[in-house]
Order: sequence, then C-alpha cells, then structure tokens
Amino acid sequence: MARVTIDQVASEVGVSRQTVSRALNDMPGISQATKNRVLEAARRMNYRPSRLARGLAGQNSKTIGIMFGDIENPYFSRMARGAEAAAREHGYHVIITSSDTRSDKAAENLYSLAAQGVDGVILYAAWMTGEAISAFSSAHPKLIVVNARRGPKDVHQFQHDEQLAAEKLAQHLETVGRTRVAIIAPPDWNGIPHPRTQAHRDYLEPVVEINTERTTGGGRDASRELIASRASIDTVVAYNDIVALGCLRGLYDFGVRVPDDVAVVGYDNTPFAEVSVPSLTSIGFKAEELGRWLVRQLLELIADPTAAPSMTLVEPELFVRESTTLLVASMGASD
Amino acid sequence: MARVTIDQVASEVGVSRQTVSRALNDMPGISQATKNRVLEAARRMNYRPSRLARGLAGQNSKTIGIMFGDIENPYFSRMARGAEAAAREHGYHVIITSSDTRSDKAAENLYSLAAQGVDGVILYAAWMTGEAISAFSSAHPKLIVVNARRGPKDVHQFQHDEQLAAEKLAQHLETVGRTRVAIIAPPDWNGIPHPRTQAHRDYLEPVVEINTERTTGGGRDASRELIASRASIDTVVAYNDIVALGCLRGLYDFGVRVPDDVAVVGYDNTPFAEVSVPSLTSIGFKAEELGRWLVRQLLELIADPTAAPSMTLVEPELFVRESTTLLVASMGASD
DNA sequence: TCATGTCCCGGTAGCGCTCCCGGCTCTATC
DNA sequence: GATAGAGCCGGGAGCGCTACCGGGACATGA
Repeated sequence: MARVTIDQVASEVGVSRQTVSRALNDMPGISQATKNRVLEAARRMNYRPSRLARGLAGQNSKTIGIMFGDIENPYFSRMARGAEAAAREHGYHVIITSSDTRSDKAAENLYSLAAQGVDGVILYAAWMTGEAISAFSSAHPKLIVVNARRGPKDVHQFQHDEQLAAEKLAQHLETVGRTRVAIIAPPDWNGIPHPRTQAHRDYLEPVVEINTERTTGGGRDASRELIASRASIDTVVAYNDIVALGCLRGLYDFGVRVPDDVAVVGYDNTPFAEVSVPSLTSIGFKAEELGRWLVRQLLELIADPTAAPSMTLVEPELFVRESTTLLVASMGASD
Repeated sequence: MARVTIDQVASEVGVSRQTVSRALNDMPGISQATKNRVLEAARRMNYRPSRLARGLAGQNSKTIGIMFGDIENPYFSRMARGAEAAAREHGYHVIITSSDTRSDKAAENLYSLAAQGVDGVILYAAWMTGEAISAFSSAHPKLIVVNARRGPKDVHQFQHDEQLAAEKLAQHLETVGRTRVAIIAPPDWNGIPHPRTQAHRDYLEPVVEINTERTTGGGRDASRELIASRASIDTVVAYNDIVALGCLRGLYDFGVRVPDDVAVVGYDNTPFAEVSVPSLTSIGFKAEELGRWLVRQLLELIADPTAAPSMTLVEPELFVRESTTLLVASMGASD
C-alpha cells in the first residue's frame, strides 16, 4: 500500500506542497521550469493524488453518480457504457447504482449516492415521483434527469421523444396496412402511465393493451394472454425489444406467424433485434450516444451551475425489419 | 447544499463529535441511552456521514471498484447487477469501469480506479497479462481476479470451470450423436487462447475453428465463413450467446436448418437464449450469483487481508434446448 | 533612492471524519 | 476509606489535499 503523498513529492523536488498542487492542477503562479520539475518527479514517483482528499479539500471528487432502473437491460448497459467512456475521457469516475423500480429504495440509494460526495448525478427517473425528484434536486442541484414521467420544470432533463416515436411508428404501420394494434406495456405506476405507453395510447389507438413484466418471460406471457383475449389484431407493439423477443417466441409457439399473421414491433434497437427470426422492427434511441450526451451536459452543469434548466428531446429512429412487412392476409378474430 | 456535519449533530445533542462517531459506527464505550439520543438526532437532522472524510480519516471508503471488459455484454451486466446489489446490502458503493480489452488502457484505468480510494477491486482479467495483474496486485492487495488467462498463483481468483463445461458439453453432444464440431472463438490474445477456447479445443476436437468478434455481427460473419469453408460439421459451438444468436441468424439466411442440419450451442445462458427460434442450448455460469460471490469474497478479504490466496471454480450448468436435438440426418460437406 | 507592482512561492487553516490517549465518574474489593 | 477496575466520554492530532493570504525577489516607475 503505502501511498505516495503530495508532501513526499514536494520534499523530493524541494518545493512546498502548494507548489506541487499548482503544477498538477494547471494553476497560475508557477514558473514553467519548476512545473516541469514537479511533473517529472510526480511521474517518476508514480504519484497519484487521492481523490478522497481532493474531494474533501476542494469541493469536487471527479466522480459522478448514475442511477438506472435496471442495469441488466441492454439498453441501459449501453447507455452506461457511453456514459462511463465519456466520463473517463474527462477524468471522471462513475458510480453506478440501481433502483429496482422501487421508489422508496430509489430515493434512499440516491441520497446515499450523494453522500458519497459525487459532483453530479444522472438519474433515470421513470420510477420516481416528481416530488421525490424535486426534493432531491433542491438538495443536490447538479442533476440531470432522464425520462421522468412528470418531470418538474426546474430540473435539467433529457426525454425520449416518445410522441415522435409513436408518430413515426403509426405512420409506418399505416403504410404497411396495419391498423389493429395491441400494445404490451408495463402496468401504470402510481396511476401514471409510462410516457411511452401514453404515446402509444394516443397515437396507435390500440385495440387491446396487455400489461406485463418488462422481461422476455413477460413478453411470452403477454402473447399467451393476447391469444386468449381473441382480440382481432394485426400488430403487436411491445414495450421494448426484450419483451418483443419474448412475445415473438410466444407467438411462434402458438403457431401465429410473424409477420404474416401479426407484425411485431420492439423498442431500443438492441443488437438482438437484428438477428431474431424474423428480425425485429425496432425504434432506437441511440443509447450509447445518449449516455455520452448526459455526461457532457452534466459536466457543463457542474462547470456552470447557474445554467437555466433545459429540456432535451432525444430523437427516435425507426429501424424497419422483417417483423413488420406489408400486410397481405389478416388474422381475424380467431373464430 | 450545506451538508450536515458530525459536529452539528454533536452540538445538537450536546456531546462530543467522538461520541457521535461511536454511536454511528457501533463502537463500544457508549451507553445505550446516549447512543439512542445521537441516533435519533442524526436521523432527525438527516445527517449522512461523508464517505470522503471517512475514507480519508479511517482507511476505508466503503467503495469497491469493478473493472469489466465490456459492460454491454448481458452476462457482465448481470454480474454487475449482482455485485452492485450485494455491495449495497453491505453498505458499499460500486465504481464500475471498463477496459475495452486494450490491456494498456486497462492497466491505466485500474490504477486510476485505485487512486479513487476504493477498498478493494474486482477485476475481470481475461484481457490482461499475468505480469500486469501481479504488478497491480502487489500494490493493491485487496483484489479478486476473475477469469485470468494465466492467473498468477498469489492472487485470489475466481475461474469459470471451462474444463467441466466443455466436458459436459462434449458428453451432451455425444448423446445427441453430434461429433463434427466447429467452434467460433475470439482470436487468441497475445498468443494465449481464452480458457474457454482452450477447453473447447481439448474436449471437442473441433473440425474447424472460426475466429471472430464477440458480437452478433461477428457470429453472423462466422456463419458465412463457416459455410464458405465447406467443412463437414454437424454442430457449432459459439463463444457466447451473443455470437451464437448472430450465428443462428446467419445460418438461417443461408438456408441451413437448426437443429436439423447443424446444432448450435451458446454460452452464458442469457435470457435471449430461451426465446430464440430455435431456442438455444447454452452453458450458464450464474452471472448474478457470481457477482454476489465476488463481492462477498472481496469483503472478507478486506476484513482479513491475510487470508491465503484461493482459487474458486464456478460450476457451469448446461441448459439443453431446441438447438441441439438428436441428430437425424447429417449435413454432409456441402457438395 | 524609495515606492509600486508583478511574479513566484510558502505557511497556515481547514474540509469531515476517525484514531489514540487520557480523564472523569461510579461501583466493587480489601 | 483508599485503591483498583470498569464504563463512559472528550480533547487533541492527523488523513491528503486545496483555498486563502501573505511575503520575498526582482523589475519598473518617479
């Protein structure tokens, strides 16, 4: 162990601790010559400043916190990857925590994260109430909120443009002659529908809505329920790719052909959408890029905390694949 | 902002800072009565001790670092999830960083992570040389290494039991009458094969080996290459599920039927293996549980750094699904 | 020559917490 | 009743670093 401290470097070079600090942090008030000497010695001694001490003394720990709903979702993990990479490029570390969609634990974790001494927080807030977000935000202003359901106005936000996504999707479905839509969505949460679900209800005018878990198993269950409902539909729009892939398999098991009998649509455009049979039409939100944006925005906010709250809409992109080809024969009500 | 400090709590209760510390950390030398008073006040004032200060003063930051190759892989993200949950249960935070399989950056990130002041590190080391691991380990002894290729002996290790996995797989393939195997693997790294690949070579005696990227696209490419090679095979064993799913799709595109013509085997037993068509036989390593084990072991190591280096083998489990049914007709060399 | 400024650099204080040590009170023991 | 011991608590010091201020060396002006 025996970490090298700034004092050791200082006495090695024969200057004060403060001078070493100046050299390392590109501060004025130091000649180029001594700066070089310090830097060289620091490198030679393999000195690495303690972020803990830095965080205590200055007021920044060069660490940001991220809280997602569920890191296992490939969409989140891509986002995390982008965020982590962007942060690293700027010399920041990332602390990741997850909330498991339970808002009480979410808040607890969040505060505990803040206690860590992070410089800023990125919060995926689909499973938190507006009040909880506001409360946290007033205590910890360096905050970027993603996908809040009812986002408070005084907070920096990123939102997937679910409206536009639904619109694009509706348009696509129209061109392929699909009109009778079933949607698979997670149940409303505290009476508030997920923005995506809301957009689907508004733009797709679904014939049926099946509520289920956001897993492959959930998608499978949903397909069973869908069949049982005997609803007359020609399209299934799933909450995300994971659910859609489960659903695809469920439909296959019941002998329902995709896309001949029904079309299936996923969300997030995960790599798996490309390779399923049939490949899955999906709406993508550029997860990795979003992760980078979030970090960049957060760092700007850290640099200038007075910036006015902004709302950035993330544009969706529709990837049309085999699962939503032109409708030729329709699957009537199954009797 | 304006964080509540331990001194504020102390003066509120009318005791010394030290007494508050004792109450909060379950230390002896304090009466139950005052302890209760302190705890109550702390809760009421919404006091949260600064981990930064704790880390500086004591010698623990209640934070562990994890470095994976690529967090986007569902297998890693599940592992991360398990680890994060386990850490949280013990009051620890997790800092995640990734290495992108570039060993120079890997080492750099690793040291930078350690500078963070983490109490211990979990390192997925398939993309690091033994020397690099040893060097880091001697500077930072609280280290758990996962899946090192040539693991140094003096380090705590977890290893997937690739031998046993390959053995189980070989046995299964035999019972379904599959003998002519192709394996899809990442290229050897610095001349060292991945332990999984090594095990496959040893136990499966593959007819062909295709080297490719560890992505769905890589799997797809591999299937193309496989067809082009005109090798006479009845089974494809992929490096992991991601590659296998890409391969599945590639074979489908070429009109090769799975499992009628060739069987396909994946690794990691991700949720997607269950819902592909056909569903994918896969070898699972219980990622989430592994993540928890790693953390638990690391915490033990932190508690008792003198513990003798151990090597834990993680047992594989074979999930047989549709993609490896009994061979009936064989796909001969395609001429 | 002295005052004024500029460029470097060092000393001191403190971030919020835990460690070590010593002092106080109260009971048990001869 | 003096001594020892146990139980409780407070006072300092210090973790490694940065913010703030002040001081010395030198150049420039009148």
